[in-house]
Amino acid sequence: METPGSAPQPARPRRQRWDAARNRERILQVAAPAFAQGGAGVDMREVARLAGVGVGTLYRHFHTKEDLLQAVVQQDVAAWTEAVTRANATEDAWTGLAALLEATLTTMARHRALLDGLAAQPEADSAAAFDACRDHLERAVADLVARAHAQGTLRADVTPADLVLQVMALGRVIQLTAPGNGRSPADADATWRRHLTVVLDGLRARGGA
Amino acid sequence: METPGSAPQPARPRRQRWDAARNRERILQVAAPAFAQGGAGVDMREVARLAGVGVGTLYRHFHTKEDLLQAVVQQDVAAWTEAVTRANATEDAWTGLAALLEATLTTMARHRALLDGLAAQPEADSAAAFDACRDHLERAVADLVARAHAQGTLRADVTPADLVLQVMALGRVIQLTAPGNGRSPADADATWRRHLTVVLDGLRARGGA
Amino acid sequence: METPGSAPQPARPRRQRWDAARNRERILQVAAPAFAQGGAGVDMREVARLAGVGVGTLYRHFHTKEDLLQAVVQQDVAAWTEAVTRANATEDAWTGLAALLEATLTTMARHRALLDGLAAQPEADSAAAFDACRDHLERAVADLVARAHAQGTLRADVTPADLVLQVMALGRVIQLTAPGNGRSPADADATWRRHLTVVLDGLRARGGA
Amino acid sequence: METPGSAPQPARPRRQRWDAARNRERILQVAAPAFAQGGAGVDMREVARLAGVGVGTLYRHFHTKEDLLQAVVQQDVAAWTEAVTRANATEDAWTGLAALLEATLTTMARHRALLDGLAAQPEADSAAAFDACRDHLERAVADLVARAHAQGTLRADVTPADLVLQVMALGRVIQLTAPGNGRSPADADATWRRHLTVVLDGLRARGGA
DNA sequence: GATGAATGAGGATTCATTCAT
DNA sequence: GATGAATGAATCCTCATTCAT
Repeated sequence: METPGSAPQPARPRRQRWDAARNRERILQVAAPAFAQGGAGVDMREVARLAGVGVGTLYRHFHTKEDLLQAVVQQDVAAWTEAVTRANATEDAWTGLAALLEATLTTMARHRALLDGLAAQPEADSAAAFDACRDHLERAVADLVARAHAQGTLRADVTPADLVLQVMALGRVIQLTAPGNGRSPADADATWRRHLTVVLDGLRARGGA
Repeated sequence: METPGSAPQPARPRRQRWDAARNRERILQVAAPAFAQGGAGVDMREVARLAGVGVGTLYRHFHTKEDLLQAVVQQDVAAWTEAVTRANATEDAWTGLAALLEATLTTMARHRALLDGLAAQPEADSAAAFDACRDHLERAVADLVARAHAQGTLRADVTPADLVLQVMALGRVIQLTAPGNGRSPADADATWRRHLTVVLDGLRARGGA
Repeated sequence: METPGSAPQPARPRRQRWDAARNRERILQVAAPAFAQGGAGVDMREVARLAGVGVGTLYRHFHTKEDLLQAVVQQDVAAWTEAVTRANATEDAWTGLAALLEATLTTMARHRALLDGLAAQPEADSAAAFDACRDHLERAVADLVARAHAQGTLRADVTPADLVLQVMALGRVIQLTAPGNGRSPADADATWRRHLTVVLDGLRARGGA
Repeated sequence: METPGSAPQPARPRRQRWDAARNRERILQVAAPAFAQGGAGVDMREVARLAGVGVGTLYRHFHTKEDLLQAVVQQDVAAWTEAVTRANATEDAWTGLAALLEATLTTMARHRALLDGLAAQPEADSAAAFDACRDHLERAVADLVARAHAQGTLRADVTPADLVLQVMALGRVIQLTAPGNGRSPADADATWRRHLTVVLDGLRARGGA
């Protein structure tokens, strides 16, 4: 029904089978900002509409809303984990750590602070799964923290869990200063970076102290 | 608002007034932790039940759920404002500021991080009202920040808005480490205090800088 | 807003509180024939509409569809239980038994064979509750059956459970011959009574056998 | 059903035909018990899965769910019709009739009482088609009933329609006592046979009456 | 003023059916 | 012809809000 021509066609006619995987991507891509903006209360119909698919398709890919939320979180966790790996490869643990935080927050800012959005309801059904993510992250930064402690660059009383919490706290700053609330993107960016500087300064081991 | 008349009233109207005020208090008292725990999704019926009143009474005092949420926020804002007043009376702005943050967070920890819970949906209908609160708070700390800057104890690039944001960010830490998630109250307390120390250290003007 | 006149008013204005109980009745009354006719698949909205209430009210009285179905069954079970009591008071067990079956089926015919409708899905979630009903009924007729056996009027191999099954089987006849399928009410009535006669004849202990 | 031709065919078209027929059989075979167990509410996807085909294939063979239901009913009607033919060949109409009922119920017990399951919703869209089946069956037993009446072995007031109803009523007994509900297969079998005996006894013309 | 029953729009989820591959 | 992904109407249930008592 379609002669494989050499010219790049308008893409429409050859839809469907290969699109299945594409749809999953599309859904995740729209779901992340949607949940970040509207919270977990966003209508599944709206998510489907944003992704340009029917609700049925949405539910084929994610059995429940909870599943979709989980998947979106996983996405950000993956990003963070990757960043941690990069950080671990850095000689100076403190430099790695600072870069890690910066990279993570940049991602969150771009992704509309998803992790943040989810963490907002620690009592939800997803609590267990979410805790698992947190544990995973904590283990991932444990080495980095240990090295920084050994190198004497990180406050002695800071734990891996603290770092994860700090990221989430800064995520909140990103969320609250999101451009669109009357703030320019540049302002928003400058604000969370300023906060990050403050926090990093606080995290740094004091010479004399 | 009512001059105690000299005539011996039938006692009825007075009593009603008193009950009504009582109910309003009760509702606010139970609503704060309820929203903090369950998010804005808590059922109004549940709030009414917790307060020991009927839904009708709840709605007599707060016309919409939004109104109730606002009132609950106002409560915390009031607490914060009061703390700001005390801080302003302090000679050394930095000391006042540190005490202010500590007091505010203690209140939030006790109130289950209500402000925090609400800030989670900056896109909600309450956005305007919420922004108003923020503005109010920012103005309230403006003097304190100015004095600290003048006294050279606070980082030059920190704005009043930043302080409010920091409080909210730390509120998130409180929320995420809430006792009950498998953490002891003492742990929870220690955690946010540690974070506060870090942040205060970061906020402090560096000698050389 | 309403002067308590002496004349019987059109009933409309003084609705509500006392109506609460009334509504439950109304719902049960319309639900029975609705389920009998349309099976368990009937839309709850339709039931509500038939009862002249909103869905909310329906759900206030019956937490789930399952609950409503149960309640409807209980209704018929109650009718049957009452009939059993009357039958137990009869001197001649056989006469009582015959009257019991006749009375029960008359009720079922009037109620549009509800019990029948429900029994159609023995695998449904309500299985446990339904089995409980059946057990209850079986115990209820046990005495009657024992007496009939002792008086030599009932086939020796017939058990209480058999009687319950027979009623359900005849309920199916009632259902299949329901007036409206092109049959007159008189026809429908005559048909199940004919079947009852046949069955009673079959249940009667044969002189020689 | 297919004479092996002498010419060396391309094998393709033939094969397809065979597969198609095979699929139709498979679908009917799994659909019958599926509907009997789960009622008409069974998911088409589930039927397809049980048959080991895709939904598309299912829909190629049966345009709508209704069609599939009809086809399943036809299957049982065919079985019954065949049994009627055998019964008609019997000299003594009563013997034939008794054998007919027994054979029919045995089939139903084996097929998980499909007819029964379907008859449960006489108001469904399939009403017309179902009535047609019933008419067909009634005509089929009409001769047998007439002969039995003439031979004085069947109650005078029993009609062909009554026999069909009795079969369905007994089908209900089979369904309600289905093994698996905590009953052994032997028990289930014994129960419906006991009921059949009772009914046959009731159907038999009384000598004196 | 207080109460809680009633309301119904709205949201999550299922499932018959279509259609590109 | 077979497949199974996509679709969206339909269904159960929740919950903010109103209003008769």
